[in-house]
This record gives sequence, structure tokens and C-alpha cells, in this order.
Amino acid sequence: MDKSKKISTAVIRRLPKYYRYLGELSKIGISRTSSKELSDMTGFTASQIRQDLNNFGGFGQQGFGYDVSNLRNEIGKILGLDRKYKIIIVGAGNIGQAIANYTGFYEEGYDVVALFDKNPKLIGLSIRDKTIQDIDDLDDFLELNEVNIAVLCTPKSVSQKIADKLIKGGIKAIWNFAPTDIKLPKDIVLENVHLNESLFALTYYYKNKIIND
Amino acid sequence: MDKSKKISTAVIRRLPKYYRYLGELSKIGISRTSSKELSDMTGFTASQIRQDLNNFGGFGQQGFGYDVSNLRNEIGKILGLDRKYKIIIVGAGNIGQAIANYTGFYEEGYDVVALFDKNPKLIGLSIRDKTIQDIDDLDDFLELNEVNIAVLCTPKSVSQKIADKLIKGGIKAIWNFAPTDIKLPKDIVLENVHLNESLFALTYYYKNKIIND
DNA sequence: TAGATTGTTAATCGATTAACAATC
DNA sequence: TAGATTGTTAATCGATTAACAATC
Repeated sequence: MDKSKKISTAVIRRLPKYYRYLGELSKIGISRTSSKELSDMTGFTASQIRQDLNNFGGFGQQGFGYDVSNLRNEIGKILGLDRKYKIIIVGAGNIGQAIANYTGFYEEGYDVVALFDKNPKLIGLSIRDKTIQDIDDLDDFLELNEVNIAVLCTPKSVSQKIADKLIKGGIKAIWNFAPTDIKLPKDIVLENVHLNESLFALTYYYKNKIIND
Repeated sequence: MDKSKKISTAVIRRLPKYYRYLGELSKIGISRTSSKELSDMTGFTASQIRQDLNNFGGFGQQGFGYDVSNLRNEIGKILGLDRKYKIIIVGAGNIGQAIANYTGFYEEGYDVVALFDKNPKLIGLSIRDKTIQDIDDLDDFLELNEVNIAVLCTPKSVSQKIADKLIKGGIKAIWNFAPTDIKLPKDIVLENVHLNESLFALTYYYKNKIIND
């Protein structure tokens, strides 16, 4: 690790797309591809795709291209998809439940090991074999169980407080769905999904389309 | 419109953050701010903030700074938040319901006017006073009602087909939650929320944190 | 007026694209 | 071998940062 050259986040965010398309090629029985073909599928230039991949090593063969399943495996390894992750969901409302129910994550090795909420109407309900627990039991749970990733689906008014709790419990990665920024020690990995910002951007482009023509 | 200089998407995606922080300043009674203060809050450089804003006009005053509520209003206008939008949700499972239930959107002028699903167990249920309708009634609904934005929360296997239907019905903007890319005529505005790609990126950074120290 | 902070131009930095030699 | 396509270096493009004159 620490190959001196830092990989830009733009590169990292393209890798999942390569991974997904390679999976689709694999599924329809195609075993060999090229940066040109991947370019047609993803919309990124062939040159950029080769640049991206060569940040991590030469996975292709001159004159031939790339072996689909090998390349997919390698990208999976880069992203860390070659192992399992235990995740907990904090805030088991609609979004929390949606994530717990999404089977795509299980297939890639993410296991929801627990859900927490403070709403008594939700506590005790089962989502995919896991019972929603009282948020007051979160500390104890973290003490007794190894957890890799916490998904934060709480209302924004409490998300900072709960994030602090998660950190104290040893969590190192937070996937945040609360429409607010949370402050964390900088050794903690945070990925925000700000749906309102996404909708506002959509609105901007929609509005300008409408005005322009 | 069409002020010759094209605004980059990076700029557009920062605007909602300014908008949000200005709202927070407003809420705690602060009426005046500066690019320096906004920099401290958002983490973007003061220089970048001034550059961003000056793409759209001079909203500040030399030696003084920016009027909080005026600037917020102006950004709102740029984003198109000074009007109402009618949105429909196609696929009323967990994610669809989560969006229908999220009050933050109502506050900004987004109205969910209908939800659709093909699951008989969901059809007829009410979410915030709207009854989930049979997806087969979508065409008729679009013919009779004006809709600005469609939120696509269907399984990926059917999302392209349903997207085509939406376009045929006159929809010009799609907010896509299906974990797949959909192909649309280029006058249609599309915003993808690819949760799997977001989680994979988080995983990459998590993994490398762990390895590095 | 003096101090502050914008608006804007210029400099830097980084990311994307183009080109091509290496080589399968 | 000839053809194809990579890996990689160089050129270009665009976005961010720095600097400072304008001005409130």
C-alpha cells in the first residue's frame, strides 16, 4: 500500500461502474473485452479507462484486451469486495428498511447484522430475519460484536449525537443518509448520500432545459 | 439563459450545500456572512465560493460580505426552488415510500402527486394521503395530469421499460434509484442515485484505512 | 477615511485526452 | 508475421487557488 501516487476519488467512483458492466458481460457469456468496448458501454473514453486501470496495475494484454472475469475480480479486490462486511443500520424507518431489504448488497458480501431504532412501534419488528433493537442497546451491541460499517438513517436532529456514539463504539466507517453534514475524527471514513442535494441538482438541469427550448 | 459560459456540474453540486448552510445561518438569526465564514462551514475555499457565486452574478458587497437571506434566495432561484414541482413515484416499495414520506422535500416545494406499483399488496395503500395506484394506470394518469419529475424506484429488470413509458407520457426529468443505467433521449434530464456505487466507494476507503494503519 | 471583503484576473494544479511505442 | 490493443508518456483542457485592484 501507499504506492506514493494518490488515487483520485474520481477514479475510485468509476471503478464500481466498470465492475458492474464487467459483471453484465460475464453474465451473457462474454469472456474478453477491450477498453474500446468498455468505453461504448460506460460512456467514459477508452483512454480514461486504461489510465484508471493502470493506476492499479496492468490487467490487460497488448493486442488482446482484457479477460472479463479476471478484470472484474481484480477490480473487486481493489474495491475490497473480496471479503465480507458486517453492517448495522441505525434508524430503521423507510430508508433503513430499504437498505436492509436490498438483496444486491448481500450478494456482494455485505451482511446486515442488526438494526436499531428508538421508535417502540418499530422495535421488535423483523426485517429479513433481524429484529429491530432498541437504540439504547446499541452501546452494548458494539461492545460484544464486531461491526465494519454503520448506516446512519436517523433524522438529522440526532445524527451527530448517534455518529459520536458509533465512533465511541469503535465504528470506523459511516454511510450517512441524514441530510446534514456530520463531523468526525479524520481517521473515520464517511460517505454521504445527500438526497436533497441530488434532487436540487436534477431540478437545476430540468429548469434550464425547460427554459432553453 | 445560455450566457455563453457553461456552468460546470461541480459548481451546480456545490450550490445546494451553500443553500443549506445559508438556511441554517438564517435560522439562528445571522443575517450577514462572508465567503470566509461559508468556507469554514462548508470546507470549500473562500476563493472557490466567490468564483462559484460569480458565475451567476455579484451577490455580495465589497467590504461587507453577503446578506444571508438574499443570497439564499438567489441560490434558490438559480436552482429553481422558487416554484413548485409535481412528482410521481414509480415503484412504491421501501425506497419509494421513504421518499414520499420525507417531509424535507415538501418544504422545498416538491409535491408527490401519485405513487404507482404493480404489487397488489401495495396497491390501495395510502402514503401521506396518496393512494398507491396500479402501474397499469400510469399512462392514463400522465395523459390527464401534469407531472414534472418521476422518481424511479423499480427493480432494475423493469426500469428501462418503465422509463420509456414515462418518456412517452411526457416526463422530462427522471430521478433514478434503480441500480442500473438507463438510456434516454438526450433532452431528458436524468439524475442517478447509485447506492451500490456509493457503498463500494466507502468500502474502498474503509479497506485502505484499515490496511494503512 | 481606514478596514474589510468582494469580484475578477492570473497562476497553479490536476484530470482528461491524444498519441504512439511496446508487445501479445 | 501483421494486426490489434495495451501501457504509458506527452499535450491539452478545465477546475481550483492565489492575488489584488475595486469599492463599499
